[in-house]
Amino acid sequence: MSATLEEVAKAAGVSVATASRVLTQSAHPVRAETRQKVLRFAQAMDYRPNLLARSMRTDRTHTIGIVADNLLSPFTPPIIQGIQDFLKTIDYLGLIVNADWDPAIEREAITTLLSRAVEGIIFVESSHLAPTQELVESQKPYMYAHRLFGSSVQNSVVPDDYQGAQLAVEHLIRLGHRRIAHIAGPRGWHSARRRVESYRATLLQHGLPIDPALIVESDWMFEGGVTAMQQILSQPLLPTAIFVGNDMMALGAIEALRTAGLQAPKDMALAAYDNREVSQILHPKLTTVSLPAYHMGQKAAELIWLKVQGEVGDLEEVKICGQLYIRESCGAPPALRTLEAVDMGGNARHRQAGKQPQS
Amino acid sequence: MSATLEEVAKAAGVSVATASRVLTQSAHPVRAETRQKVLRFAQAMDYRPNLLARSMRTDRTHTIGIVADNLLSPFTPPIIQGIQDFLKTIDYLGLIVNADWDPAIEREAITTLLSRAVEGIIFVESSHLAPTQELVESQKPYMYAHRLFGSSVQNSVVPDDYQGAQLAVEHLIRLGHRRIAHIAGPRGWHSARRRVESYRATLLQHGLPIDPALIVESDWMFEGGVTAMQQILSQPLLPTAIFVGNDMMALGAIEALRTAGLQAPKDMALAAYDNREVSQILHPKLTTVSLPAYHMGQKAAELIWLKVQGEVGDLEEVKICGQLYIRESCGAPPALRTLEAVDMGGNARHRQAGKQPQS
DNA sequence: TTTGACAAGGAAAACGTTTTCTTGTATCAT
DNA sequence: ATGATACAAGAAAACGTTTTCCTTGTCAAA
Repeated sequence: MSATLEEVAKAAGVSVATASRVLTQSAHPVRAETRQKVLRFAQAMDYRPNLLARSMRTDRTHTIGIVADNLLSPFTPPIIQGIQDFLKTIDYLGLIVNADWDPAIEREAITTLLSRAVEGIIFVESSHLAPTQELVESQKPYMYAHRLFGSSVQNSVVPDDYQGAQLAVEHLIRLGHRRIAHIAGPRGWHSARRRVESYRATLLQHGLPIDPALIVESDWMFEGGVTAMQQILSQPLLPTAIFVGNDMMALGAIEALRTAGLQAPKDMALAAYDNREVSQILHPKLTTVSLPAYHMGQKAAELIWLKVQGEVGDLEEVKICGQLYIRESCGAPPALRTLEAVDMGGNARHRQAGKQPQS
Repeated sequence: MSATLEEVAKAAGVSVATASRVLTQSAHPVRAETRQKVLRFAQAMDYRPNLLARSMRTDRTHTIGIVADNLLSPFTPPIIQGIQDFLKTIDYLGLIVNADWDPAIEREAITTLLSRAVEGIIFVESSHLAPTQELVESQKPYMYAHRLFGSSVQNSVVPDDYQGAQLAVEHLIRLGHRRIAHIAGPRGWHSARRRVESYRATLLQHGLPIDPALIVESDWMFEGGVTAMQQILSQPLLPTAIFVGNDMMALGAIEALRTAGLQAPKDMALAAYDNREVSQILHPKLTTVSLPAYHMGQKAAELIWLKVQGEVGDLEEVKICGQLYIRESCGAPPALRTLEAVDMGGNARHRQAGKQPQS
């Protein structure tokens, strides 16, 4: 629709070659006078380069492919947003295609992106373990943002689950807790394993014992959190705090506490992981370590940009640590509380609290 | 990387013209024999058409632009997912660019998309009121998916707030409630106004009186829901049910009930709107009308597809109605409950319930 | 003077398709 | 036999750039 380069060149009385040179700021010398002339006409005629034509000639599309299983997963949108925001700074666009958790569709997605001549591909929360043959043959760079399964892998950006969990557990310890439980995610998940490891290590590091009865594995879900907490509440000696592997299970845990007549943080301090939106809304607002989805996206984009420019080859796994957001779900243990509090509640009452229904 | 059309043609011993014709399934006649030959070589040589070259020639990019303010908004991802899923069925891709709630950036986004030669643009939850001059000059079709402000507008797909609210309110009436409150969204929002209107009309339609003291305007947020509910609880004669304008405020309302020593649905039935993910998780699970984000996206994509094909011009506003998801937050009013229940609780106790702290 | 280097710009190739135009050949009704 | 028609395929233009390769002119160094 807008003027073509040839038209601009003709109007300015120069060849398309020179017109192109000034408009692309080529290194080829052009007299200042002619440059001005071209610029003037280009502006006046509202010239916009035809990106398709340019791409065909230069073999650069200024486009990065993004394959994501589904935009409905909770962390996928923020990761993609991070990617997009970085790409914008370098005048690139992301082209998103879904894989729907299906390896066959994912292969197809790669084909689609490659045929659109993307300059690289970022896999968001992909569950596959290796790039397809087609992708490696294409020689194009790729990155994984938030790889979920498998162990450490090249070219991926992942959360620093180890350090994140440590943040949470140390916060509980700092508050004075000595008996701290843990509800873990499914052991098939990389993140779940790292968080448990970190929980154990941090306890040990502070000279605290590890009670296997206080570690229960669950499924990341609300209901799973409920039953896990019920299991913990059946212990003869209750913990005073708990580190829950994610926010959803933490919400379930709180629910279980409530139906058992207990409250967080009064009766049990609770720290979680993920910093989902709900954790900032419901009462008690969750003290939780963020899963830095947005930053992971940004980082993945930044790294693939380096690769696209050929400034770097395969990369080791990059870990990004979240922050601890301290909100309402943690408090000091009862013993310490009585020392600092003016009034004293009947805290001892809960030490053996069974499943008594809410009054 | 993969073979070019010329190479395939040469290998098959035909001209590029015929090769192109068989590969694009052109209407131009080709002998079955030569067709087979070309097909064989194309497959053997792993031919993939260069989409850029094709687009340049045909002026069709098989790409629809999507401008969305931010992927972090709750409904944007499902809308986009709906768009993408439809586009996939017609072998199109969506190119997403963010506008960050800034009209200037949105204009820029349109420019970007147009220079990428998208065949149409879908605005997702855009807050602007009219397409830019550049867009109308481009003659390209556009659609709005979930337009938030302003009144009815051409070429937009919006939720059917009126009918949706009716679904919720009639559900409450059907359960036997006669005194039903409403917490509304900010009156600046189209949806908020439509839901209130519908609430009123539905009440009237069933011969129920409208008590202005039972309608309180809030801000869509959790905290707003808390204070709105507190205001309602200060009424001398409490309602037995409430229709809350969205899930977030409903959660707040439940919280307010709880701190007042009341429970939903036992003491007050509660129906909401949006069907956000949390509404299916927390207890009581919300009975709520869905905001059909995904379907709206699908519909918008379907309509722009019609426009791209030139089969249709400007369209009147299209409304999509959500469903009522009946879960746990509604029950019959106390009066009716005593009739059907075997045991009778002290329901009368709550009729004048003030703000007594939880025992 | 000659030579060479360099500035400035134009002509044309190239990117990989699709499509128009043209040509040749077989088929068919006259 | 002859013109008309349809079929099959090739040559080449076109899409809008960028970039290579040339050409010309100018100026400084030899």
